[in-house]
Amino acid sequence: MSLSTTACDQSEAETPQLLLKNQVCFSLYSASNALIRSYRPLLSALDLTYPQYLTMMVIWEKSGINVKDLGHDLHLDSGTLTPLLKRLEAKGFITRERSDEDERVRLVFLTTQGQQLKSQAESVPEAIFCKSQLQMAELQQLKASCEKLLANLKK
Amino acid sequence: MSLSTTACDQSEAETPQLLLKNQVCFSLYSASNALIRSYRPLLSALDLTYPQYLTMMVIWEKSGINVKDLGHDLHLDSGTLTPLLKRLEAKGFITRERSDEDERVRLVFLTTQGQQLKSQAESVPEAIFCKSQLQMAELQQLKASCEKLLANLKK
DNA sequence: CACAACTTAATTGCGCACAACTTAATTGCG
DNA sequence: CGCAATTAAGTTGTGCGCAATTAAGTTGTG
Repeated sequence: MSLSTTACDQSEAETPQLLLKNQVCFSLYSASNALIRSYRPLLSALDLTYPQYLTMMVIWEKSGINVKDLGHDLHLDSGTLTPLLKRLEAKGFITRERSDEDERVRLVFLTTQGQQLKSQAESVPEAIFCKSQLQMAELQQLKASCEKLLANLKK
Repeated sequence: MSLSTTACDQSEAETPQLLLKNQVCFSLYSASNALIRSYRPLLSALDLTYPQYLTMMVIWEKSGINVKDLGHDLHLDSGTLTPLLKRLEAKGFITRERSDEDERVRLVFLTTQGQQLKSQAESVPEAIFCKSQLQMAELQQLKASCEKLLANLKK
């Protein structure tokens, strides 16, 4: 038997670990959703979703990358990437070509229009930084903690 | 004209803000996805998804809550919650009843089976804490930063 | 009381995430 | 060489998240 308050007490439960307000993951999930939501008006002006924007970042840096390596960088699989890349191709930002050396491999190249998109996207990071209303140091610490957590979960 | 390195340099770009590795939001998004992925094997044993698990937490605490208040607590809208609640009802964990005072309002009640689910879920938080391999203090700091960011973005 | 304004929930449609599976090409081992 | 094992990408199906819209009930004002 427990020494806690009555069984009718719903708010300060015998199992505080099962209260929403005590969940780290819920905070992470809510903050991630909210931040992606904040990107939406900025990105829809560029005709991009947030995952498409992340994907374009990799392609801006590494035009000619294949789907596997793209998935490694983004932590996403082909089930997510294949339809996403088809949409980016339909918008004219990339082309998807089969490798000559290995016919299984699909290479993703930046188009001229995709290159132009990059200059339009240059104002986005600063705009998001303002919306966050956090100090750069706090954001960097948040980023470092997320990266550490991600690395631990991958092991 | 820029004083930076050649135009062919793809890795250390003239626009470091547009590099994936410099994105706080990408870290947050990847960590959130990875953490939810870590919950999956634990929760599928309970026949729950992660958003369903969060929703059950609120209902364990506040049986009889309506959809609007549930949405407020979870930062989700009826477009997400209505089908999710129907699935929880189909599994027998909750019932969905119209309010007598206001026919627009839908109240969500815990069933006996839903109550039993709670005791099965009690081992989940500890299991996730172990998987994270982070100190409690670091997790709490991460949680606090996420909550601050969320609050700033809501303003 | 009538009726416009508002509120609550549900519906529709799109784009992820991801598990499970399939297809097609390549590699490696006997 | 032959063929099993492996690999890369694509396909299918489910469940979110969310914007936009709709349906139905309630409230407030003249």
